[in-house]
Amino acid sequence: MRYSPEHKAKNHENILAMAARSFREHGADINGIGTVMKKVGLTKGGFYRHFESKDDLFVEAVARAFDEMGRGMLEIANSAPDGQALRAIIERYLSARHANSPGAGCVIAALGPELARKPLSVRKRIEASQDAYREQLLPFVPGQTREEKLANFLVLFSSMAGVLTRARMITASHTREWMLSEARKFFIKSFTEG
Amino acid sequence: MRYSPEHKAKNHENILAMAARSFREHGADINGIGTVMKKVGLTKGGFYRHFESKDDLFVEAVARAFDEMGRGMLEIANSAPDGQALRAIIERYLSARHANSPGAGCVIAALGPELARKPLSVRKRIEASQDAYREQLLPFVPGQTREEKLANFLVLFSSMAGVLTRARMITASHTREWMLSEARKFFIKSFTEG
DNA sequence: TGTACATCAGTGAACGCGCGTTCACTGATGTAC
DNA sequence: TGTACATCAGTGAACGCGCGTTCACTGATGTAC
Repeated sequence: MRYSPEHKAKNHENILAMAARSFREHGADINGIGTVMKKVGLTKGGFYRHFESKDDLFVEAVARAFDEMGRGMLEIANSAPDGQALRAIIERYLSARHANSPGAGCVIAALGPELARKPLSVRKRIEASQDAYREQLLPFVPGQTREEKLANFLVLFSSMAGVLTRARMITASHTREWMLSEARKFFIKSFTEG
Repeated sequence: MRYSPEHKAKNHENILAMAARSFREHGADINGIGTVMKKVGLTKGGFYRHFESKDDLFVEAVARAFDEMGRGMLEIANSAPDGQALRAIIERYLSARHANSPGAGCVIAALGPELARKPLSVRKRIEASQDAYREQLLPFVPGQTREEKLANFLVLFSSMAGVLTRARMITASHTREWMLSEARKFFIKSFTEG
């Protein structure tokens, strides 16, 4: 049966949103197209009316995930008291909530090494969405010049991604939360009281 | 043909060493048993005389990789001038050499999110080898009490893992090296001059 | 306004492929007598 | 010491399975006249 253009656009959105979540939850290699399509309520044969290939979906889903993350972080920064934006970002990023919901969280913490292994062409496409993400958050990062801000952004956010990933590996939840709170203290001290 | 016990032990070692490298280079899901066995010079049918399953190999390979890393880092720390051990460790960890050879490098930076997704039973087995790794390096980490040292170890090493992973995603090599050098400065300042 | 045709999102079966795992077999070495 | 047998690391073919992808088909809607 033929469907309206709005119907198609909605399904396209649903597939993308579900893929963005599933990839972060299960990894690019484990998570299959069939699973995503089924969760959206479609059969896997219809996938290719929306995307060229699984790789294509992956790149778009990663871009979408960065976009979601950027929006979320920006909201937190904007609703923080004056001068407390970065502190609020750090606290949210290194929260138990974020550690316990990889599907809705940071792409680097959920898929970093997998992204690093992708061929150059894929990594270049992904870099574009990372740049957009970075530009949204750069105003809240300390630094006199743009280069200083860039360096601080890269070090802070990739370090926090490492901490979050490592925290997710810990089996005892009290140890995980202890580690997160120690890391929050460290990054707040290093990047907001300098 | 029957082989001597030494012959078997040597092949076992070869499989483990090759797996430890291949998993870090390509990820647990992509890298297959057949590929590892072929690289070692055997056929894949013989694999099950050495390991119970692929998961079993994975856990042992991860343990071995942590062991290799621990040995390497310890060597660097011990051959550094007095009081410069941690600085030397940071410089090596965040070196271009390490960034460019994931197969011989840090397990967390290469496989972190994948490890975080493994079932509890697997993560517990892996935690044991991580603990051994940590104990080797703990003497070089600042802190008055053991708890302080533990917190500093977790924050420092997981942060560096995040930086390394992020650096590996960068397509332009000069940007990658710039990021690494900024991170080296930051961690040396934060953990060796305080 | 009514009718004939084209479109195309979605279905469901099929495809080739590589994977982890199994298994009957081989044959040089170790062991028992 | 010599002989018969047991062992078991490694081979190579086969297995079932799930994956990404393809394809003939469906049928409600959009378009042309």
